[in-house]
Amino acid sequence: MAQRKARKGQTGPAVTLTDVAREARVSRITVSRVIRRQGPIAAETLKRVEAAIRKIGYVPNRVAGSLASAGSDLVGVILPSLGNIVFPDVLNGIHDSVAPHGYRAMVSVTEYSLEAEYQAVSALLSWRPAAVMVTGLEHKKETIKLLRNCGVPVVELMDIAGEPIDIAVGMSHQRVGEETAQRLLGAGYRRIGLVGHDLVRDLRASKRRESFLNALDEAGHALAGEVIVPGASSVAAGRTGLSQLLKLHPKIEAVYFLNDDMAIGGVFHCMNQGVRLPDQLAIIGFNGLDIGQALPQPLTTVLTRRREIGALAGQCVLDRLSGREVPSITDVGFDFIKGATA
Amino acid sequence: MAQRKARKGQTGPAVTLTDVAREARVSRITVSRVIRRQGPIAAETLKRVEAAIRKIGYVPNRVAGSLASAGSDLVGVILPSLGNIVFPDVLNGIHDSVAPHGYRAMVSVTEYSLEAEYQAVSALLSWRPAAVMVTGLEHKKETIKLLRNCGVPVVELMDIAGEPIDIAVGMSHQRVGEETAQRLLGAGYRRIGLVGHDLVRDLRASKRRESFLNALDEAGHALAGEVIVPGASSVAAGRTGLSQLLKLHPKIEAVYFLNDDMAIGGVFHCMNQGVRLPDQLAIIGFNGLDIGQALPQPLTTVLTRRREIGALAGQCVLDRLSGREVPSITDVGFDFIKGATA
DNA sequence: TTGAAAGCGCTAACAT
DNA sequence: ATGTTAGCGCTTTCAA
Repeated sequence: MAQRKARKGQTGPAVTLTDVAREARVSRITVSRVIRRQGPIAAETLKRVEAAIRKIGYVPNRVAGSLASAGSDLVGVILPSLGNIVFPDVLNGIHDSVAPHGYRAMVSVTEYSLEAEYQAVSALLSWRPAAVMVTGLEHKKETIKLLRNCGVPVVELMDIAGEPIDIAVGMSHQRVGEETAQRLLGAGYRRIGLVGHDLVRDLRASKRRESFLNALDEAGHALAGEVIVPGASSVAAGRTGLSQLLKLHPKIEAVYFLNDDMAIGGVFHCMNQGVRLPDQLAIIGFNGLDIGQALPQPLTTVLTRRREIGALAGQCVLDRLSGREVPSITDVGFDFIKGATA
Repeated sequence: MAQRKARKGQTGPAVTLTDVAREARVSRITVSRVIRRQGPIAAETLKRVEAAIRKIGYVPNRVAGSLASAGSDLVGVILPSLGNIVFPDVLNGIHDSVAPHGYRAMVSVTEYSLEAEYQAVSALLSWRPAAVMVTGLEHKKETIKLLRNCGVPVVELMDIAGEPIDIAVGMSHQRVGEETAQRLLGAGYRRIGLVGHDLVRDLRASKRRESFLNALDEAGHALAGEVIVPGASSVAAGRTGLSQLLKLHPKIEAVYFLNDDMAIGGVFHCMNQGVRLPDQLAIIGFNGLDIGQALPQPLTTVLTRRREIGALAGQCVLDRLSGREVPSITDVGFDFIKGATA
């Protein structure tokens, strides 16, 4: 991991503050002040120092700076996946809110493994970030311990139904499941099926399913059929999922897809088989992806404010770092999109 | 940016190596060796140190470690956008290849601005990363200067048609445009249109367009019509783009969409308007997104190996850091997918 | 197998 | 407005 030497030895010993100071005929601390635009500097000195920096091509060393000042501009973000536009959307929101204030995101991906999450949190904390964001409220005991003791703001993203470690920004997946069931029942559908994916790993999808089933149950109805496709959710998975479901339970009237990727696949299956939506079959999804709304028949689904979750999470961190009070739970809510498929 | 103090002052002064050393009754350097699993350690000592670490909840400080060893495990990755699954795919490939070797990605997003790219590169280099990855071969002069002098491996992602700063991993967008034109002409289409987006910012899309037009030209044909939608590409943009194009030039036989997002929107437009694909109109896209292949009629398009670009970029970095030779250009190529829309 | 001494490059705190 | 001094927490010699 030694990396001082260059590709072809073009780079000599690293250029440091000291070199700039020598070149500009000032002390090192003066250069430091110029770089950080902090404290009073004479216009004349400023010019000399900046010229020196440019002349010798100095790039400040934040590793040293952070060590000296016991602070960094890093915001650690740990996401379950990047294979679905949902989390990039959140990341985008985070980036847009914190980057203007000089913070940068350091991203790790867990592929929905809580063990990988623990590893990522450890590694991240060793960089002494200014804040940490993780996804969801479920973590390993060890992870929670690390996060509780790390001394910086911790945001849990996406979900709010539980006890946050510090700050939670998201929505209640329980309520989504519940209300989705109520919508379908309210619209008169009775023979209702469900297509889902890897529930062991995607814990929030699992919460939606649970509360959906409970709500059906409480209304005196049982699920007419269910297909859980193995692995990650995808359009293709939704297509085959629905195909299987209809084969097993041909009389189903409506299907809840645990997310839009799969729901869109379901819509494609129907197009292909000439199943008319929503007359012959109703489809409802979750997320409100753009593409679902651009379908010939826009998808009926639940709009989640993903970018907003990221942006608010960033704002919470900024507020907390400025000493302001931050609510421990921020519910961004969700909205039903009355599309044309249910 | 001071962050030593905790939310409610629960955290005392940071736990350091020294604390572990005291607890385990060894010297600090011994603890350091245990943490890095480097150098010889007696089994007995190892056990004591690890127990001490766990007991007092020590989290190593890589900021200090990196400063002392002049090396970090950070790989800086600068991407134009996360709003499209293409770049998350690349990032995924990078992550999967470097993470097992202990490197972590530090991501910045530029929204296709070369000035933002310059800022991101500066900020990144100040963290003394082990390697840097940027997107494309076009950069500001200042950015190139920084990257040339930074002394660590630099990978330019996605494009290979040009002079790399150090290492380029990608494909020739020129050839994509050319061959796309040849395909359409070879299939007998003559009245050919194009739907594109923000060409000033997405320079690779612009290259595809240029070479597409050139190839038509060389074959003695002119573009029958073109719509450049403002802003970012999206499914919705492709839908309206095609709608406009057909209004202006109703007799068009085939349309080249500069990427799949827009092409899928085009397909949706046709579904909606009852335009039969590919008889009445042919559509060809670019990227080979999963969703395009899950459409009732799979999209005819060009498969790009995005994940592979990321994975190979990571491998190049690993190789270079181990002192192995690395080719300055790696062409991952591309493949036509013969779908059902052209 | 373990340790002591000497920094890495920067900034906080206190002069001047 | 600028400088001096003393570290930040770790790793790299070199020595035992």
